[in-house]
Amino acid sequence: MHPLGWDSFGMPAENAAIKHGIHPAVWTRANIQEMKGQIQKMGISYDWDREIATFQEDYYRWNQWLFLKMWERGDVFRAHRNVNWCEELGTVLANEQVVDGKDERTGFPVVQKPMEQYFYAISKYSQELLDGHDQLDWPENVKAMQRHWIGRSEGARLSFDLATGEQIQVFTTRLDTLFGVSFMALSTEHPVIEEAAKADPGLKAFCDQVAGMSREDRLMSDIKLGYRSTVEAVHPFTGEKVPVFAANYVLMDYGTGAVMGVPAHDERDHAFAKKYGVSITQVIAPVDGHEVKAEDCFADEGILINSGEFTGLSSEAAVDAMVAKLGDRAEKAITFKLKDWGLSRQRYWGTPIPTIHCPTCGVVPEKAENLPVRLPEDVEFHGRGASPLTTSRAFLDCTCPACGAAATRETDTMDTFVDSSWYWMRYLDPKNDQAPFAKAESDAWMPVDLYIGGIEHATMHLIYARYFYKVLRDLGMVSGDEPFKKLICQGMVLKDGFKMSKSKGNIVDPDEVIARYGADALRLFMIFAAPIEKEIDWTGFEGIEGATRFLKRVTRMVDEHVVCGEELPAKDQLSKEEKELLRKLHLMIHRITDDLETRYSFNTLVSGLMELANALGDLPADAPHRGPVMQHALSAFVRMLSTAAPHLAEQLWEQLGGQGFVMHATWPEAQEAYMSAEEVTVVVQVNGKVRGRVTLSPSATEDERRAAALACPEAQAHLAGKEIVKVVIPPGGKLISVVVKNP
RNA sequence: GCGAAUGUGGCGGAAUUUGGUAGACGCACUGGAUUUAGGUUCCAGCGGUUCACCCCGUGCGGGUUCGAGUCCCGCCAUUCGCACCA
Repeated sequence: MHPLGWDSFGMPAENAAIKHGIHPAVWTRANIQEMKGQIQKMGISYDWDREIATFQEDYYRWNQWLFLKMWERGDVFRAHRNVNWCEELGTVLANEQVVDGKDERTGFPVVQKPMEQYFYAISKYSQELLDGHDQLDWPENVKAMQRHWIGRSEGARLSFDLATGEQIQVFTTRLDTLFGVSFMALSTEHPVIEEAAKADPGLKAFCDQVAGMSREDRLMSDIKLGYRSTVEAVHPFTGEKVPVFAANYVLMDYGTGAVMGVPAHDERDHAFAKKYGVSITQVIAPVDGHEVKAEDCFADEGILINSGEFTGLSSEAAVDAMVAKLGDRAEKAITFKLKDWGLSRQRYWGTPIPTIHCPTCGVVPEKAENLPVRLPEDVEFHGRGASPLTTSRAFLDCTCPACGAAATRETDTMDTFVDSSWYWMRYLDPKNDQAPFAKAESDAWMPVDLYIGGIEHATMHLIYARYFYKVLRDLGMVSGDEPFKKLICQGMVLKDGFKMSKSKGNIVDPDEVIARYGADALRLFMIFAAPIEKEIDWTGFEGIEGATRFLKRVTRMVDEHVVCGEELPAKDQLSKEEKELLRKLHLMIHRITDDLETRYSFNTLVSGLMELANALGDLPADAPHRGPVMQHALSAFVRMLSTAAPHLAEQLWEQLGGQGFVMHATWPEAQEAYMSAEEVTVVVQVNGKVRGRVTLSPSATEDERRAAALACPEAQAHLAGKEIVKVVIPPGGKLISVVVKNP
């Protein structure tokens, strides 16, 4: 199965609509039509019966259906999270639309504002997403990126008492440094800080300042900012008072939003303590005993010092001992960086989230039988303000599915990553109007054998896709754990070192290239230029001209060949050159088949075809059985050529008298009988250097090989007068290595 | 800073699994043939060198081995990803 679909919701269509006043649906349909035309001209063998488009209601209704299923299972929740809010535009912006804290287009200021949104609870699957990598034949760098993204870290959770009787919980990977705690750093959004700010105008101002910083500024700035609150915590072992700071470097959405500050053994805490004059206490000494200056930071594990009864323990042993001693106050814990997936978008061009706001029942899911919640197309675009859904009465007005009272429809739409998180399942059953897909189809086809996509999808899309598959499994809809067995990340085609883009004007129009050179030459060049996962820099037309030359030569070869229906004579009747050609042919069938089916090495597949064409051209014109030998070889050659140059291959196949379409013809089979040779050239090495060659029968014995090597005339100069230490004859029969030394 | 990958002719790149003839195939270039000429096509050459021989050569330095582009150790460089994750 080789399907294609159109991931067609999202910002490009909406932006085009705002900019040019075209409706996103019109723009989207026009684009799909154009791209489909180009793909068809290239002769790519997609199965158009399975074509899908995510903006159509027969697709997105199943996004909604899955949302409801996940809602039932408790995989959906609502929570507040900051968004990029632009007051002047009255809308939310994506991260990439915000530059220097301003809207990229209008320059209006953008601030962080908490907004209630829908989330998929992907973090429940953190551990499983990590473990699943073992069964995946994926590039190592992609797995590494995902591991990073999921970000598992082992440590402990621990509570500090406050003077007020409340507690602050922290997560730390270095519980062994507990005696070095000289301050606490809390996120400005931490409840304890928010509470303290009510009575402390200075703290309030600090928190507002940090909140006003754009996400970018916050991440980019190396400067540690803090504000000492009036709150103090109590050290669980020493009972000492520890100051509590609000700090910009502590993130509310990781761990507990609070950090125990250990300046002597953590770089960040160290920088912060220096700036705010907090004391630095060393509690870990290096294992190798080297001296650490009192003012320096030592972040490795080691041996505990200045740590009361724990002094002398190793870092590892100290963690266990402390957890035991702290009792209810501490426990070992694992934290992940992976955050729950916020899927709300305050935009128009996406799948409407199928919920309803009822004045009495609150947020209620729509009933499954009322799906789809249609995205209305008769709305106005003015390029400002909120999504048109918020002003469309026809869309908004509805009744509550729970109590039947008048209610309002949700106006948020789904992140387009939802669309792309299960689309490949829809290919299996694209016309199904009872379910997203039938289990029988899934069991018959899944998992996907080969998934090809850009490296830019290494984290987001490929994690969401794996997550959805696990949810589908838990819903009983699929049987496996992982959707994509093998992954290849395809390289891009660049122009002059840059990604092609219309705005930069560095575009090579495929239609033009096809008009000039043909689709076959373009395909051949593109797959030959580099391995599939590498980028190709399109510097000029020399490469494609080379491909054209090859295709012309092949065409000429078939034109000049007189079609021959004669049987191929028995091998022993063929001339030496004929046997040699057939040997090359069958060896090459073997190699090309391997390149195609197991190695996915298409550039060497093409070079193999070229080598084979060279060999065909070398057969003497007066070879005694030229007709049947060429017929046999060309027939196999053209069938293999059809993978790279399908259009020309069809024509040549017909010229050769082939039945039906070459696409449907059986793949040539590499026959052992033709691969063997009566004589092979064997390399003679002396002390590892190639010194000569001898011709031997493949069945020559070890003794015969040894004798031939020692008698090799070119090697004599390096053998004469030397003591023969040994003769190595490795398996494979292609080489004999003689080891000598001066007597 | 952390993580991953990659370093092979003028260029894109080959060298499969388990160490065994480095530079396949193509581009560019050079010379020749055909042609009034250009283009096309065909033939030959094309890592370096003191150029039949020998020697050197897969980022650098070591090591293992009869033999290393491939394996091990230590560097260097480039690219990509993540980046205050406690």
